[in-house]
Amino acid sequence: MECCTLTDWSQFKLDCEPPNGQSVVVALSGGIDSAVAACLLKQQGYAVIGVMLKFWSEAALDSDSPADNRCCTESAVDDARSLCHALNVPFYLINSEEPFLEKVVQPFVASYLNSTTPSPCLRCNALVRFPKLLQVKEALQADFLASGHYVRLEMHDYCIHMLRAVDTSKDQSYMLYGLNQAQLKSILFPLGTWKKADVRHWASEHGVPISRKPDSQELCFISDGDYRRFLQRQTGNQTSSGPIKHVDGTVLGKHEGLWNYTIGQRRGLGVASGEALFVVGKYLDSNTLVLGPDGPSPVTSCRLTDINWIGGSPPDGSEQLMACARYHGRMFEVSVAGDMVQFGQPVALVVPGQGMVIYRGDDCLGGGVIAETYSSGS
RNA sequence: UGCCUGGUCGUUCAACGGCAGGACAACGGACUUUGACUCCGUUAAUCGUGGUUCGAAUCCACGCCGGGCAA
Repeated sequence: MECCTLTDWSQFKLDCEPPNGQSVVVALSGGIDSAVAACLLKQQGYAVIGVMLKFWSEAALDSDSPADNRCCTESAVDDARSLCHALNVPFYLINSEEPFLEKVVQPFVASYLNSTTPSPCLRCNALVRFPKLLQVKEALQADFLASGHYVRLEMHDYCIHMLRAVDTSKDQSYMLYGLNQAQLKSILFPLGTWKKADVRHWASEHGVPISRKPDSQELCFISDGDYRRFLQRQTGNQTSSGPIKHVDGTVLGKHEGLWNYTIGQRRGLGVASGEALFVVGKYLDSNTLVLGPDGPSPVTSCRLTDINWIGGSPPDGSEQLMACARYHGRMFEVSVAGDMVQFGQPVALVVPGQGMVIYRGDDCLGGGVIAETYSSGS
């Protein structure tokens, strides 16, 4: 896909002075959202500084076909740099490979080997991306940090609330539940009140170059986008095959390592039995994968770790709240007491290692990582 | 190897002597800043050889293979 010419960008030269001389570091990804965020802020009069983080990613497996599934590809960097050039603002590319490797990639591998299913993007946002960006913002002595994430911030009762985006289909509060007051007080999310379609429209109206970076992304640090093969490479191609069993006890086949599967998974199992089968259990001690026709038993409560409450304090245990256990997943009723979350109804596909985010209406209160799940009774 | 029974996509189950169809798997796509779930699409089969018939997966004979019963 070709970029359009950058000459159209002269219209972004601003007549007005930045209000109060405020400056903002804008996190750029090379995509359309962060580009529009930067343009809007510049238009509003901020002194914009473009920053892009370079995360660790696996070396391309095949030099003939460079991986295009990564978030910091050279073309994405080029797009971000071109944008800054056209806006006539500085651009910094910040190396963050080390912390990303340590805090996202290595735990990702460890999690799978430990039979849980990690959420690398949640860890990245909470432990690498935003801390690093804020560090850069401090170093550059900027007033604010901004990103193109689709969430809204509102202040009441001396507390910053993170609200779901107006465009709920693009809402990204789930991914940002790990942020706190100290961080949020200097962060701007200009797109929280925008609809994605309007962002696209605005971008084309104003001649923002069409991004070469696809809107959607899989695991950004894996060359071929296949996490199973990535784990094979990381673990030295060791296989630890074991039996695949039906819940009724029948042996259905053989697996090549439990990390190839996640609870609730249906496709890619390689066994045919005339009916659809789902992963209902992974047993490390016997190295056994168990499948069943009805999927894993629904969960009625769970325990969280790595909890963050955006407002600083946990919600009242008696309050009826909503929760989400998957990015853009269905919301369900819960109540929260300490690190325990009790569901109003049994919920399928709540999996250890994944994030659970708690909401009061549109207000994202925070959340945690699912450590253990319980079915009714226990 | 004297009796009975069965052999259809990779697997499994259908099809009155009249266009071989479904389910599951596999593959592709949509969706998606995590793994999944979900949705859409594609590929793919009558054990072999003869015979009866306008027409055979279907009926007949023989063979091959798999089950079962049987001193």
